[in-house]
Amino acid sequence: MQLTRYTDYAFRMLIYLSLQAEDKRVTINDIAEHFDIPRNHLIKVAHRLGQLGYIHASRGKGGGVALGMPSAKIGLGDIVRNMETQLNIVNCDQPACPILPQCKLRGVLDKARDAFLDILDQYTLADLRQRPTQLKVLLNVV
Amino acid sequence: MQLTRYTDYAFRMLIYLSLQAEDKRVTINDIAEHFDIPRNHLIKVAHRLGQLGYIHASRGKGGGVALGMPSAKIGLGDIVRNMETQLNIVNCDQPACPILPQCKLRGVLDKARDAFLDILDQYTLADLRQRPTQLKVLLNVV
DNA sequence: TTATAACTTGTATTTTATATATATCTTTTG
DNA sequence: CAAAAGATATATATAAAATACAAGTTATAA
Repeated sequence: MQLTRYTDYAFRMLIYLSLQAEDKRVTINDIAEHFDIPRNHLIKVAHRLGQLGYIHASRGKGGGVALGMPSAKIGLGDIVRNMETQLNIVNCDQPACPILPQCKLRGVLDKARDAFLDILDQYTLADLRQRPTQLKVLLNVV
Repeated sequence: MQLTRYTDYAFRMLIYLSLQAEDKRVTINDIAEHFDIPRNHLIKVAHRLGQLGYIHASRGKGGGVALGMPSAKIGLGDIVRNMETQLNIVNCDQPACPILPQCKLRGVLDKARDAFLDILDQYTLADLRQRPTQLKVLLNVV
C-alpha cells in the first residue's frame, strides 16, 4: 500500500521546480543533489515527466528542466495515474482466484482506490506551495 | 499501490469461511487447495486472523478454522489496517526528504489514504456474500 | 494412552519488483 | 566544434515479499 519511489521522486522534482523563478532552468544533477536522490534514477523520472508535458527539458549548455505548464494545471491524481504502472489494489490473476467471476470485493476495492484518487484530484501542484518561503529555505532555492 | 498477498489471502480465506455452514470447521489445507495458495503462507495468515479474533482455530483431530465472529461484524477496512504492515503512502525518510517539515503533500496523501479506508469501512464481510449460491459453486462448497 | 491431525512458531531460502548503475548516443549552444 | 546537458538502452543490485522447511505443541479419537 505504497507508491513507488518513481512516483515519489516525481512529486519531489515537481515541487522543486514549482518553487523556481519563471524561466529558470535547473539541471537534473542539481535536483538530484538537493534531494539526495540517485541521479540516474531521476533522469528517468524526468524523461517520463517530459513525455507527459509536466516539465520541459532543454539540452545543451545552459539547458535543464522547468515546469512545462502552470503548477495550478498539474493535478496530483494525474501524477499518480501517470507514474504508477499498476493501479489494481489486488492481483486476482496470480494466483488465479476461483471466485473472480462472482467476486464483490474487487468492485469495493476499485471504488476505494477511486476515492483515493478523487481526493488527490482536488489538489494541484500549486496547492503544495503554501509557505513557499520556508520551502525555499529548506531547499536552498535562491 | 497494491495490497500485499498476505492481505489478499486474508480476504480470500475469510470469504471462504463466510460461505460455510455454521459450526462447520475447515482445515487450512482445504482452503489452500481451493484457492491454490501455498499452504505454509496461508498458515501464517490464519494465525494472524486468529490473533485478531476474526477466525477461531481448534486443534486436534477434526479440528480446523471457522469464523470467530458474525461476518457482519468484520469490516473490510479493519482487515486492511490489521494485515498491512505499512500504511504510509510514501516514505519520506528514505531517502530523507529535506522539505518534510513544510511538506503539504504528506497531509494530502494521508487524507487520500483515509478516504480509501473510509470506503472499505462501509462494507463488511457479509456484504461480499451476495449471490452466495454462485460463490459456493465456484468454491465447491457443500 | 498413544497415534495422529492440526495448529504454532521460528528460521531460511527464493522470487520479484523496484531501484540503481553503467555506457553510449543525441542535441544544443557558446 | 567542443562541452554541457538530456535521451536511451541495458545491466546489475537490493530489499521486501512470498514461499519453503523444520521442529514444536495441543487436542481429540480410537
